[in-house]
Amino acid sequence: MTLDIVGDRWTLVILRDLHLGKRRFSQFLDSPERIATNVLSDRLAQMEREGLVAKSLYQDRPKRYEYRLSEKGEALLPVLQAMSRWANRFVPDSWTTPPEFLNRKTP
Amino acid sequence: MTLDIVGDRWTLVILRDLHLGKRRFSQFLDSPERIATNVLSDRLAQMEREGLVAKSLYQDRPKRYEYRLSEKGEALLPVLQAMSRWANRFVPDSWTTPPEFLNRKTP
DNA sequence: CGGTATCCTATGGGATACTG
DNA sequence: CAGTATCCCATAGGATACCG
Repeated sequence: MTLDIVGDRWTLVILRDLHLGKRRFSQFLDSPERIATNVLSDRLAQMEREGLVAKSLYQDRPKRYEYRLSEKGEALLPVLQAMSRWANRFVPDSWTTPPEFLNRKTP
Repeated sequence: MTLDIVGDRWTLVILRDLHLGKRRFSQFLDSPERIATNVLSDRLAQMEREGLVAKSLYQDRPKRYEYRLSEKGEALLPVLQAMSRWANRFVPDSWTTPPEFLNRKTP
């Protein structure tokens, strides 16, 4: 199961984006990795089932949700930070790693 | 590129195994995730091209190699440790994490 | 905007056979 | 044992259209 999460590129991208503060569907779509809408939809649902992500209604009609990390999802931050540090050292252009991300305190 | 490495389940499995000290082709095959031979072969070649893994001849005829992590590959250990810590906390059965792995010192 | 549905193809990867 | 090669199918996921 851990492998299904960390070993999936789109899940990683979504996790990173959520840590960066993105929450709405279209905001994920703006990320440089260009995830397809159906894939995004699919992964968000999966991640919700896995308890990594929770969504909350922020508008009634039509229904609109925003997504945030659960504690379980938050706890993956160290994995992403480790990735970022590695990427900064070995392939600086390969992974979006703003400083405020690296400097985030692990809960 | 970082995503192609960390976001690929088989690459992660191989990295973990190499950190655990496995080196020979068939030893990888014994891992619980049951990688297929063609996939293993493919990933090892990929990882070699990416500079994560180096192989050295340990027997001449027929040619036999063993694999080890380069410095660049070694440097991914923190990612795997972060995964392991997360897995131990949230899904204890999902990822092979012997204590000596977690306790390894990052170079 | 915030999604869901459908279509369609590339390819990942399992099974298996084969070679040195 | 240590791989390489082939076959073959499922499915991931890109493109696109569509709906509330």
